[in-house]
Amino acid sequence: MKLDIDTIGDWKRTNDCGSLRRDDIGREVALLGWVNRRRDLGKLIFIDLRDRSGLTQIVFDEEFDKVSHEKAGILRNEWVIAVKGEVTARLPGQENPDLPTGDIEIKVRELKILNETEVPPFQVDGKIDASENVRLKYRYLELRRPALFHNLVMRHKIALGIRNFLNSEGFLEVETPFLTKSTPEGARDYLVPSRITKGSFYALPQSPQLFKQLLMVAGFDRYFQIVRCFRDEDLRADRQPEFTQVDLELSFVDEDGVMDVVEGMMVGIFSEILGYPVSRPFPRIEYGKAMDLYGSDKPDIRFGMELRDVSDLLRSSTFRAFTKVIEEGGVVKAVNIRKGASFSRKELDELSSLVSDSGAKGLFWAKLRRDGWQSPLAKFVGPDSRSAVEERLGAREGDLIIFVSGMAHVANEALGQLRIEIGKRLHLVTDGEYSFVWVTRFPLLEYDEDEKRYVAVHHPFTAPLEEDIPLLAERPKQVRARSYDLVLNGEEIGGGSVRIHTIGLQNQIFRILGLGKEEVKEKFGFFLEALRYGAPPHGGIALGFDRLVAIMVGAESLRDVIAFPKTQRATCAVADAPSRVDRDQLSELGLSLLCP
RNA sequence: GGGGACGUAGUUCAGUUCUGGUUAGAACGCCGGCCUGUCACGCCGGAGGUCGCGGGUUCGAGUCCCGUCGUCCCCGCCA
Repeated sequence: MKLDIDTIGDWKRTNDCGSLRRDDIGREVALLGWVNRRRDLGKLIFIDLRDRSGLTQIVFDEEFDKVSHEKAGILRNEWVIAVKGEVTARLPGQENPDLPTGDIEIKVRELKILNETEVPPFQVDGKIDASENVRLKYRYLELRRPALFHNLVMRHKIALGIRNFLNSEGFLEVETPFLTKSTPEGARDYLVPSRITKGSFYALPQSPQLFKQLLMVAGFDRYFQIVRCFRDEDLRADRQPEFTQVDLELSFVDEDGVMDVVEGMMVGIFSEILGYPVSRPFPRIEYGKAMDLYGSDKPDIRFGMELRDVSDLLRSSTFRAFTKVIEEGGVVKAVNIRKGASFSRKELDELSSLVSDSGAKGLFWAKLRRDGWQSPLAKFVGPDSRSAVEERLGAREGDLIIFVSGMAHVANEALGQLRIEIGKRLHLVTDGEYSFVWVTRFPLLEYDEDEKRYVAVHHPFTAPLEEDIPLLAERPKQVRARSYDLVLNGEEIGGGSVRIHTIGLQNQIFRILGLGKEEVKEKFGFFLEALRYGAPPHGGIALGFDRLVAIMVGAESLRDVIAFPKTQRATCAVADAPSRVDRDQLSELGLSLLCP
């Protein structure tokens, strides 16, 4: 039988492929979709017909309708077809309990073939998975698969939940420019050349930060936007060059006002979409304490294993690697791993190299045996000190204590990474558990050794803690910010702050950041001017929407929650962007290329 | 910018080091045939390869060496 492509004519779909049930038996229906799989038994042909809602088995029976049966013989996977027929009960014992539609099947009276297909580069309904570059190039085929489709449905529902919640709280969604101004500070900008003003460039926004603050000056009071942002930096599994933020800003609020809204929003969508009860208020931990206890500014608090400073207990040991560090102003920090005494030498070596990767000198360990410490440290640390260490860490027989010495920030970070790695290895967290925490009062500034100047930890519009303002001039490093990050399961999913709303303080910060008067005027003049016209106190936050969705659906990579994501080299595998452009197109923009 | 893993049929992989050597295999998919209750249908037969690309060593390279491109993970970077 040769292939003729039919026209759809006046056929109308009566049902989707996922919804017919036993109750529908006897109905005449018209279904349209893709051939998911065919099972040709000769005089009987079964097809699983697929659309985004699911599968329905359709049957071509020579005795029932000879014409459609003959035509069905040439069908292949992924062809697009339309069938008319009757919903019938499957023969007793032939039901498929794995399908929601498994009690019924469609006896086909008439078949239309609407499209054929090339042999797909990978099997859409395949057990064998193709490599990611193939799947990314043919993304429209991968999107036919239920797993990825489900993620995007969830993404839609979460966005909708957020919009509904914020709307009910009196927020207005306002769009802000994509073609805007390059500003110093922060990530590398994506630039867009201007045709009309040759030699000048727009920048795509890293976030709508300044515009949303202008909306506060404009009296909008409560603004939000689910908005694309662009940062030209290297990618990671949790980082895309264009990504989506849930961006909020509120007037006449302090930290609590912002956190309140965000907590309400999270409780709402987690309950509505996952049926998961998140309790409020979320715990808050100051940055300094987070580093101290968890060695991270995004602590995963789903498990304990807190870090403890044991410097005072080991000061009098005879172990030079410890005493020397302590004398030089460093610390010895330790963490207890419950039942860790069974770790092999190889595992300990792996952990040790992990620690040295994060810049710390080395790792020392002590296994708590029935007869005392089994440890390279045993002979250097007296019995009193040993039991004091055990007590501080709550360690008991069968446990493993890990020590790292060094300057506080180095030791903290090293042990913090170790803590996460061990948490993974020992499966200390269960799937489907969600734990929020606010990390507050980050340092306002940090010193950049490369640039030889202070840079903003959050951004230059973040307000310092009022009580720390007097320190700005003399000890800027010690000034804490009115900032807060939202952390979910050890991942940063948002960050915000109360902003500076007076011009004097804003200028002072720019001065400390080493930005010259002219530069400030040129880059931020429009914003500073706005601050002169009655800017209200305000604050806000930006949440990483892709990351939030990824965590909620359990995706490993942001690529799994974005319809058409970028590859690690920031290319679009589908469209093959970026690409070269004509010389004419360049000259129209007043551009020429340095590299051929 | 740096470190690492991978690249062989349409797809996923084996073969690659120790040890270079006949016609590069398997599964799924694809093509043809048979089959009236399948649902990962079954059975019979068949086609399909620039071993990422370029160079080198060698009588001989999928295999060894150098370079390069691509995909992914990590560090730097990401206010």
